[in-house]
Amino acid sequence: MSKGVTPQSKDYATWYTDVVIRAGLADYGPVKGTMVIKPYGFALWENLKQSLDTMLRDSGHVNAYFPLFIPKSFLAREAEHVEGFAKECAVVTHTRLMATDDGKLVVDPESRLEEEVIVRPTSETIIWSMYKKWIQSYRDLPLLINQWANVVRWEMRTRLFLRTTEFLWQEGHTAHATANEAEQEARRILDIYRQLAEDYLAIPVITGTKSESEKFAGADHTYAIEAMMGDRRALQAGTSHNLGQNFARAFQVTFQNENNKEELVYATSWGVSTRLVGAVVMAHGDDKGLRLPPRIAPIQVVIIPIYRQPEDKERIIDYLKPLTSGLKKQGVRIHEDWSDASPGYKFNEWEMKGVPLRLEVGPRDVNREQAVVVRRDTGEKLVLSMNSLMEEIPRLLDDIQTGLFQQALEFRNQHTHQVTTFEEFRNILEGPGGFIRCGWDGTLETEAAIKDATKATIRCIPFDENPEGLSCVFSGKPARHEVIFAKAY
RNA sequence: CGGGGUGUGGCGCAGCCCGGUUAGCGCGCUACGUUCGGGACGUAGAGGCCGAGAGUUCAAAUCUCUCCACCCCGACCA
Repeated sequence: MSKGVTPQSKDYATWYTDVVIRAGLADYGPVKGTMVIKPYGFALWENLKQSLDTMLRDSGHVNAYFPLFIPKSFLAREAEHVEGFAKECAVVTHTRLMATDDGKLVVDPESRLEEEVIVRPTSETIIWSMYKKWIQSYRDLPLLINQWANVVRWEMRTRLFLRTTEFLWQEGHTAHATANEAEQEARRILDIYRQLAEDYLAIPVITGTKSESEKFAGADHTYAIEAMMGDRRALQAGTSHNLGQNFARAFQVTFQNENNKEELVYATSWGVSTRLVGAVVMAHGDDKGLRLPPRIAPIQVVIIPIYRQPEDKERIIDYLKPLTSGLKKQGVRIHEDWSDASPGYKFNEWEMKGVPLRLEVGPRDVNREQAVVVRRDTGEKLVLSMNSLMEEIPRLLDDIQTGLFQQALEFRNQHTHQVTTFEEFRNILEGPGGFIRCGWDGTLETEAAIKDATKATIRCIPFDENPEGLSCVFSGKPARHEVIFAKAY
């Protein structure tokens, strides 16, 4: 195994895979398109998950769990929905295997299911089949349920965390008495996602509406947060859908309103997935590996002891005791690496894993009552007195958190271009790449033509759009919207 | 699902063209010793039905056929 990873500048896709593997986030599973999330990667996911879960609880949502298996017929109830997911559904047709005479395992043809079941690609259908039972009156609304689950979408091409056959996510499914309330909910959730991305993952995002062709199958409107990765491509990092009455109609979910009139329920659904782990890798990583935002880093501070003699080791152990216990009390996630690899090896290894702060403590530091502190985000090396560390470390962690966000924001701003001609549009995509902000006439034809010509898609119609006076970058007609175009993951 | 590529100790590869003793190298791994402030070194070890199946041959990692798997690049998707 080579020492470093493929540089970003040489091959970004390979860099990404190298980092994910080398940092110990994940490994390939035996079935095509599957992956194992390793402890370090899972810890990252769990931190992220907990941050979001708290925000969702604080906004009145409760967690529940719905089955993995869904009757095949459910998917067909909503026309757009079935079209969107049918071609990537795993289907269970049999319930057992049997051994043949020559000792092989085959599907037992006797066990064929009379009604085949699908493995959920998303849970709208099964959840709305249940909501039908649970909702009768406006007093039952709103119903605000979230679930943490795995889903399966049989993808042709997969990439660790970004697109895998099975992935973990959170899917919220809410039911409301009015259209307006559902709309508010979809927007409120999007804002929670924005906070998650910006405040925890340190990834600046653009919030906006998806175009008709990019929206969720079965939704009236889809809102999304879009982030820029290190190769200037866009990644959809979270979506929130206003489903209108589509699923209520499909599953006949009605309620009696305050005027005793029967009415269809209004719905939303929304989700973020383990894809966010990939987003963190690509938004912040460099040629040395990951750079993790402190708020979600499994380990925030790693201590590398440096010693020659056994008595030095003993001194360092004693020296570190008050520091680590003090920091742990403050909630700092700290790890001492006493493994017998060389210090240089450890430096590189923990940089690969993206730990925000490294403390080097050797005999010299013990003598001078100090420690060498190195920031992962800037590489800056500081010598700090031991008694200042208790305050300095949390301060540095905060600084790194905002620093990573600022860097990502500057990077995005630097690679976001306002253009008026298709010539410029092309040049940017064929050259440096990035986000393109421009006018769009609002037609499917224009969107498709641009995609054919450049592979760029409309990432979203940003909430802060201002189409006034703009003309469409492609057709030259008056712009209906100002949109963000980019090549996307 | 189309195009390309690769399957050889845990990982990365060489060997294959032109069949022939015991299948080799680097990294990693184990033990011991010396090391330790930016990927340490020495010594001694362990680890392989060469992706699967069939065929050709006195003889197959090597030649032929079939299958399988995975990776990359395109069309579709969180």
